[in-house]
Amino acid sequence: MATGRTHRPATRSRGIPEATVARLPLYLRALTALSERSVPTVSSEELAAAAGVNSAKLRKDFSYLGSYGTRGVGYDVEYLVYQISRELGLTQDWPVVIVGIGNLGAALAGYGGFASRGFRVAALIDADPAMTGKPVAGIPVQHSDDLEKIIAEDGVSIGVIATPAGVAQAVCDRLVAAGVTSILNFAPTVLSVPDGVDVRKVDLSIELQILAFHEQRKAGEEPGDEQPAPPQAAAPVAPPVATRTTAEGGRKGPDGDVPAVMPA
Amino acid sequence: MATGRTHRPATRSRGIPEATVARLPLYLRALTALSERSVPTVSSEELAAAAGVNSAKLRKDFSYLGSYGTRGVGYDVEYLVYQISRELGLTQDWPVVIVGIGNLGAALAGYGGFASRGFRVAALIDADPAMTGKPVAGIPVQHSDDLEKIIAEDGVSIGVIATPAGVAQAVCDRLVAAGVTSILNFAPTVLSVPDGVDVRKVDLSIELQILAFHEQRKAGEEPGDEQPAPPQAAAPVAPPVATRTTAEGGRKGPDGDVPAVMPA
DNA sequence: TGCTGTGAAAACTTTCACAGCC
DNA sequence: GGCTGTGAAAGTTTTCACAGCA
Repeated sequence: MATGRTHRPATRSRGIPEATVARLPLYLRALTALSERSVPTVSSEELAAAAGVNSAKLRKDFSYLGSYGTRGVGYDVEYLVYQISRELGLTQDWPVVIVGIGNLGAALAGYGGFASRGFRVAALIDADPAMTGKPVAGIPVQHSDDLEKIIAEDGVSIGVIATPAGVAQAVCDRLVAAGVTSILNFAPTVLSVPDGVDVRKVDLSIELQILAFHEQRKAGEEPGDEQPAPPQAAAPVAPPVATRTTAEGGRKGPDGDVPAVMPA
Repeated sequence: MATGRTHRPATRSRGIPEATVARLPLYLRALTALSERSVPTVSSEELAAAAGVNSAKLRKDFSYLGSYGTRGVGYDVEYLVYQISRELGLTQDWPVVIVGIGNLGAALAGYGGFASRGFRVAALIDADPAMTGKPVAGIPVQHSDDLEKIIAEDGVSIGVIATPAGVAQAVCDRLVAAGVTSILNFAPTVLSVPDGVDVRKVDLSIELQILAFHEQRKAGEEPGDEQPAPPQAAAPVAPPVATRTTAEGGRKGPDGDVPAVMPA
């Protein structure tokens, strides 16, 4: 598509595929490493190797951003770092709140990749009064009673949920009500949010299960056990699962993740 | 992204699409919850809502596993739990080693989702002698000198890397040399492994960057319709049940709405 | 009647391969 | 010669829509 007339990568031809967006951070990381080593230019082949993708894909991805390379030479590292950062919105500073300061929350708070990439931990929040005031990664934990105030004052629009699954939806509701419009959820539960709010999910056990699937394939090349358990007697349809049949979300590229409605 | 070089044109393989495999854990979790509530059967619509996907996709996914439902009725919860578990290889016990017991490693060690789903933390390993012997989540940390021995003795084939990026590749190499064939990498670096070894990556900063991308888009559009910054401080904690629908990326509407990317 | 299972269409993503510029 | 940028082909995933069975 985008037939002819592509003379202005300007800042207007949006329409970057989701799969490409998901890889931009990868390229950015590889480029940052090159930049630190003062490498001036890099070819699609080299950069692709550093990012762990193939070069054709990388070139195609970059073509959605514009023509930032030089034929016969490659890409200017600094320039590309800037362009991708801008595309990702990392030239501005994003205040982030982390809710739930257990081991995971603490790990996130101390994660270097945060600060170094346009994100700033605006606050650590926990419901346990015993945690209040305690510094974690150099930042004092605040009590969840103040959540709304903190979000409003700092203009936070991104929230990270690292609480137990049981309270994740409640925390999510409060975050959203307070104005957060992007949520990164580490709790193993499906969050339901209003339209316009973005949720991304990271689930450790899901990743492991996917690995187990492949691992099983490797080990059992021979379909030793195939016969599953016996069927079941049809049971009478049971207690309606309080469905809110309406929605169904869907999007996402690489690995699935999609929010939805939960039965109450 | 899974790196499974799983091409098997050979003997009657069931060839389940990767996208489907990635969703099976989601279904399994939703089904487990239903099972705990003793719900006997569930329809594709209900289960899809609970898992956060749409029902057509769910039915298609299940069709790759076989015909486990009953027309006019739905799916038997217990039976499906068993089938999916078997498909994912969770009917067997997978010993896992976690290398790098910082906050993240500790969080993983204590993560309930592990134990409850066919995984067993066989060992926690750290290079710091001061950590050796110290119990984390009830399991004593072992020194990395013993890594090979531990892997061999327990027949570990899945390893989790939660070390700093700088040593991740070295740890990976040792794991692979010792016999591990599946790796879950939390270090923000690209690991290179020999053919036949699977690597999955979880990177917090990448997820955040993707959120920032969409967040930036939201802020930049606004033809006039969108909930303006809800400056309503102190919002009632009352669950906004009413307007809640399925979450979604900033774009995409209810049903067959035109997806695509919003003209920024 | 209600809901699964599934071909077929549509949408999206990756890969190929080569024209075009340095 | 070397390498980018990109149409077009190939492959994958999602969605539609309905036949068919309990």
